[in-house]
Amino acid sequence: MPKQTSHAPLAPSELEKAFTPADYENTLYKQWEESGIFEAHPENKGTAYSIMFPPPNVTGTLHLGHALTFTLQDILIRWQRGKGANVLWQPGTDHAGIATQMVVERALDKEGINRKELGRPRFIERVWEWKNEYGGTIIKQLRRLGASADWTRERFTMDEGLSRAVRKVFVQLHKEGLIYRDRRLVNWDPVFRSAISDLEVDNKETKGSMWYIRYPLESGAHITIATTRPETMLGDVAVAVNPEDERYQAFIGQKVILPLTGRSIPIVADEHSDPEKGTGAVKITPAHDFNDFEVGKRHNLPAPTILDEGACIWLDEVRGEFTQHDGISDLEFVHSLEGLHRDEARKKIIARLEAMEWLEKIEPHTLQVPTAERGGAVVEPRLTLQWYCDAPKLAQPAVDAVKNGAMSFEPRQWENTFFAWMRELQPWCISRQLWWGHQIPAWYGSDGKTYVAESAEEAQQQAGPSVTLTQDEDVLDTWFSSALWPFTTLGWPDKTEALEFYYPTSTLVTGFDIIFFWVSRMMMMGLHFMGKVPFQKILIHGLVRDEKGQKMSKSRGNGIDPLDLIAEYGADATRLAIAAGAGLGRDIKLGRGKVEEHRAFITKLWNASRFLQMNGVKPHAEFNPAKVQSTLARWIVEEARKAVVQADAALEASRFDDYTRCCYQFVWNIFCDWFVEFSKPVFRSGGAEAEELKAAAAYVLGVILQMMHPVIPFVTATLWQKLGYHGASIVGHWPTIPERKEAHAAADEVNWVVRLISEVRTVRAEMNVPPSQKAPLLLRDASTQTIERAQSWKAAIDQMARASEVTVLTNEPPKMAAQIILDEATIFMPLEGVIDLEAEKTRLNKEIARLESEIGKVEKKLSNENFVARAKAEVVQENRERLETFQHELKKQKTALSRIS
RNA sequence: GGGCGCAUAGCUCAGCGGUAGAGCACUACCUUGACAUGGUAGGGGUCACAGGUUCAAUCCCUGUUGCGCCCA
Repeated sequence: MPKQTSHAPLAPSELEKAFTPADYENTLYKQWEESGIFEAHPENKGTAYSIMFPPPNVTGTLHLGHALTFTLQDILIRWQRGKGANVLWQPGTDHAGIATQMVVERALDKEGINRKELGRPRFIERVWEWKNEYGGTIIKQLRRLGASADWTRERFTMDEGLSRAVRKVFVQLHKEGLIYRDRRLVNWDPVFRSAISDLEVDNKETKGSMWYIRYPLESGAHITIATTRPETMLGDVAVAVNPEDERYQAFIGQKVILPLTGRSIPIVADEHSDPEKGTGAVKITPAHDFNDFEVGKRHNLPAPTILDEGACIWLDEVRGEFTQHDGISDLEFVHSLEGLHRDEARKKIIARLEAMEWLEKIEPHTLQVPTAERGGAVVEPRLTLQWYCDAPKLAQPAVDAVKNGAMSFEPRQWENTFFAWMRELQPWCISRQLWWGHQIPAWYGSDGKTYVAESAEEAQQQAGPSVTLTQDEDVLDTWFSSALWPFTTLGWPDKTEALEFYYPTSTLVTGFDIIFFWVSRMMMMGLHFMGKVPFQKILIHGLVRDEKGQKMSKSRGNGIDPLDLIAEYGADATRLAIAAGAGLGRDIKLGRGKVEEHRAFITKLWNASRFLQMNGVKPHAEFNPAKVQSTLARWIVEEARKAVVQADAALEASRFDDYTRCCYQFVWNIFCDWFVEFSKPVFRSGGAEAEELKAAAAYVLGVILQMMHPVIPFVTATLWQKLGYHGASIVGHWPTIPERKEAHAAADEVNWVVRLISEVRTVRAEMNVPPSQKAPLLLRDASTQTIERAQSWKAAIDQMARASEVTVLTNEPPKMAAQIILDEATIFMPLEGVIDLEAEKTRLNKEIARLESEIGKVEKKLSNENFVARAKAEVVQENRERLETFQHELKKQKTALSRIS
């Protein structure tokens, strides 16, 4: 039942001179929302169609990327709702661990409060306060875009329900051995002082140096190593050379005395060392480099850490090995480094090595520096104890589901990228050293054991009353809860009607940049916990770029705020411009100009509607498109039917550009340019035909409004209400029009009139005949049908082709006339005093030349025996017909030319 | 280095084995009683390059070049 609404639909009323979106958008949206028309009702059954919001970051504000993805989703949702599907568009936001914590910490900074001093519980309270006050920004902004989501179902990844689901998932995966704790090398962000996943690291090409350092051997000789990170030498555990490298055969197994610390480390043979690179000898620091970590494992080497959480020198794990060697070590210097940031320490170490003459040379070198995607800090690999999820194991069913077609990517190419990535999956580090997020449901007991449970009580029960428990301080990666989004938002782990009905969801719409972060993880979790894929189709769209094709970014300052576009041009124009550019997987170049262009379309639609309304066009509930009599009405109904079929097919194929284009062309180039113009004389003459035509016009305009409502909801709804269409709301209608056999004859006739008018216009324009000067059209050699057509369309031809009369030529053709060849007929247009016979000759000669050239091409083709023998019969036939048509017209043109020569 | 994508009118992009299109921009004309955010007409393209397949290639295949993205 619709709810009571304080925003009644607009009464049928006269359209203003122009459409001002701002006058209607908010009211309409409130009307929709309050009427409950966006709400999902799983209990009503039927055909389910559901889309999950890719949950925007709760700290976010609307940008054009959002505008793109949510416009496309809204189009699909409104279209399916119109087609009668039982629709759910599930909205919500995610809690964005690091981003949100940063925002709140920054706010605290301004108050002079430090997070640590405030304490965890109070800090989390502050985050919630912030979230409640500012966190809904993007959700409000999406309403301005027109997004027709079911807001009553809005969810947040930190909701009680979703949090419960997260704990349950964690406990179950832990039980199944798919979540475990491990001490591994992890990507560490020294600014946030947290682990991050390998996906959150960008390797940035950076100009740096290669330092060549001499490492003395116990035997007295030395070996020169090359390194890009000299400061890590404090934690070196070996020097590696390639086993095949002849230069170093004698060195293998010997010991090196490390400059500065005097620690003694072996030289080992390992494939990792590339003889072509540097000196072919590399230092091995397992705790601070992923490759070195592997080398260390192969040779059973220790892995001492020499940098703390903030990437400052920390000596506790190596101090015990410091040894005094004159001229090699300098322990006092090494101790002075403690607590220095790694960059500072590097400078000092280089200076000291140089002074002690262990530095051989420095070469400029370009290297890949791992950088944190968020914040931009240089990532420091660190050996820490973290929680991991066995992603490689969970990935297999997801890969299979894509391979067997249970899920498919659109465009298809993304499947290759997806497979490649899934093959190289690493264990997923899911713990983060933050406060904002789902705290890991693991408790450490005073008995030294770990208890994983859904609540503290349960953990205590497991441990027994004598054990004191402390919960793991870390929180889970935000993507962990996002991975559960398709089913937790529907109420899982409870068995809800919505979950039962809407899962698996129909389509996921998102950008390629989060296929791995989010899409693949939803697949893994969905398949594991629901036993079914989370969505059937994955629609990958491109990026929004500026009009020059540059990525929009804050630093470039080339971004456009979609809210500005909406304010200036309206939500409809913004959406239309976006949809028009959304080819399959293609990036969209968007600027104000594009939006302005599409606003012109909306104005056109408005004005055509206004004209029809002024002429007494209004909806007739009893109008039956299958029974229209007049040629014009039959024709436009058929054209509308074709447009709807095309629009529907385009949306079915996720071709938003085609959908927009076919609507645009039908409305402007057929409905406005021809139908409305043809209607004018009929309306003026009145009578039964005019009445039928008005009803047909109202019907087709209604079809247009419904067909375009998914992309331009506001103007279509405004027109729908103001023009008095039956039913309170346009939401939830998609047109279907019956096909009729008579339509062909109507189309032939109208097309003939269109061609005639176009030809006359062209000739008049070429002759520079002013529109004010009318000219008669005299038909010669015309068939009865042509004469009949000319007579019945006389009024339209008079007006649109500026004809003073349309008659059959019975006597001699006038000399001073332009001649138009249209099928069998020649139409004389006497232009006494205006016609330039030379210009007319030129025009006819041009036509003759064009026809001769076409004839030449077709004849060449048809005289090719291979073509006639091998080409498809209908192609050959088609060409024969074309030849005949060309030849016929050529003859006519030549006759025309001879008349004035 | 590996993978993917793109290259069509001045610009933004459709098309895709047989006859090359749209919108914008441009030129000329038009204030005709819905609309100048408009109307009418027009100019403009060896469909990146080189081979190949085919009766026929902008379209399919191979290679080259240029641009973009992802991974190492």
